[in-house]
Amino acid sequence: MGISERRERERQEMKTKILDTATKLIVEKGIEKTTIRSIATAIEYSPRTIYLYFKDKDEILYALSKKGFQLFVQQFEAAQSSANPMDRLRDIHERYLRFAFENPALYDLMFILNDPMNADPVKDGWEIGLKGHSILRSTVDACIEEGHFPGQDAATVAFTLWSYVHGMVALKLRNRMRMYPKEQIDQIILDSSEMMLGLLERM
Amino acid sequence: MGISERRERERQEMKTKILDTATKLIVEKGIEKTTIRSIATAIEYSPRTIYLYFKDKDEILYALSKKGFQLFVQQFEAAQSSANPMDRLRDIHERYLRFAFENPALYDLMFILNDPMNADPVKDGWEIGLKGHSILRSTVDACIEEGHFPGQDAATVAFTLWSYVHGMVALKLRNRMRMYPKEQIDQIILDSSEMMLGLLERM
DNA sequence: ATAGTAAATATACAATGTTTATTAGGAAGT
DNA sequence: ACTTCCTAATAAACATTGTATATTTACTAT
Repeated sequence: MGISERRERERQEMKTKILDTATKLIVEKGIEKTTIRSIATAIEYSPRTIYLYFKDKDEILYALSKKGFQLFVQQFEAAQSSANPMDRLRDIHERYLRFAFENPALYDLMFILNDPMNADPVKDGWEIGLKGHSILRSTVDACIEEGHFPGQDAATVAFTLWSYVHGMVALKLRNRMRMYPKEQIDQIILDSSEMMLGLLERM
Repeated sequence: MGISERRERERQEMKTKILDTATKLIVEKGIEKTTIRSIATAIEYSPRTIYLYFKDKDEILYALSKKGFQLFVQQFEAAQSSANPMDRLRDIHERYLRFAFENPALYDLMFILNDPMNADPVKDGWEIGLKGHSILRSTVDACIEEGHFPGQDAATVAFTLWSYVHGMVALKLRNRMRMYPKEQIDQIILDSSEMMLGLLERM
């Protein structure tokens, strides 16, 4: 039965096309200005057609967020080269910041926006989201095995570092660092990162 | 001329009424579901009337955020009792968390949402927002004078601590801590805070 | 009492997410 | 080959929202 296969293929192609177009629009004009209609116009279909492939807008955003997590995790997996776990932690930290600032719209979807998880609530619930965390977690584990963070729980250390770096990213992305001169912001983030990582290294 | 005075008074009363009602609705049903129309209905006026008192919805949100900062700063000013600056820093940290979790909608407006600062962009630009930061900053200064944070810049320390606590708040408020069991989340935040503050104390 | 001004409203518009009802074209059954 | 059925797609419409235009109402000053 080649027909239903072709249909399924076409269906997947359409979904991909919608998601790719949505990604492009979001990067270009932001999430709020990326409407169902604008996606429809871009792919030259009627707005209603979008709904034949995605339940609602949230489902599209959720799919994009998932793609974001794939890219995100890829970055981290590339950070596993060094033999020294503390260096790997540093690498993860830097890659996290780079990912966030190079893909602000994706980061927004993944970590800042009110989560569009209503769609697809628990099912396939968050493995990919978990994976990023588990990479961080196991790197912290490795550090502890080498004698770092004495007396600390790995989960606590991992969460502390994550909160910290997310905080910097979120404050910058949401323009809440107005008290610092614009041209100094990146340097402040670097200085702070240096302080934090140094602190952890010397623990 | 009592008449124009009375008018001005009535005008202020109306603005207050609108803001109070908006606050109530936001706390009850969230920011998104608090519409101009719902505010109008609640105060028993037509929607258009709101616009006679506020330029647009952003101006209302901005006003609410400003009120939030007043409350916020009040909390911090109450944290200046202890003679030991490191204890004051601890106190600020705790009060920050308490403020955020007791006033999630306000915190959202103040620190997470895309800022509604389009209204009233720089004029009266952010003194009140700055004030919270300056309290933190001067507490860090006092710590440094007592020999804490050797070799560190006060601005860097203040920003690091702020990013960290904001990160925790933002991750929890936006439901991004799904990898932790719900009932453990508060404890994780406490443990992490203990680790972070202990780390800073022992620097 | 009349004219003018300020407050409030009814109505309407545009953008957006989404739904209902309809059409067109290919697939399947006889 | 003809008919039936289904699926993809659409047009049109609806509801909600922020906001603007035009009008009415009520108070103030002359």
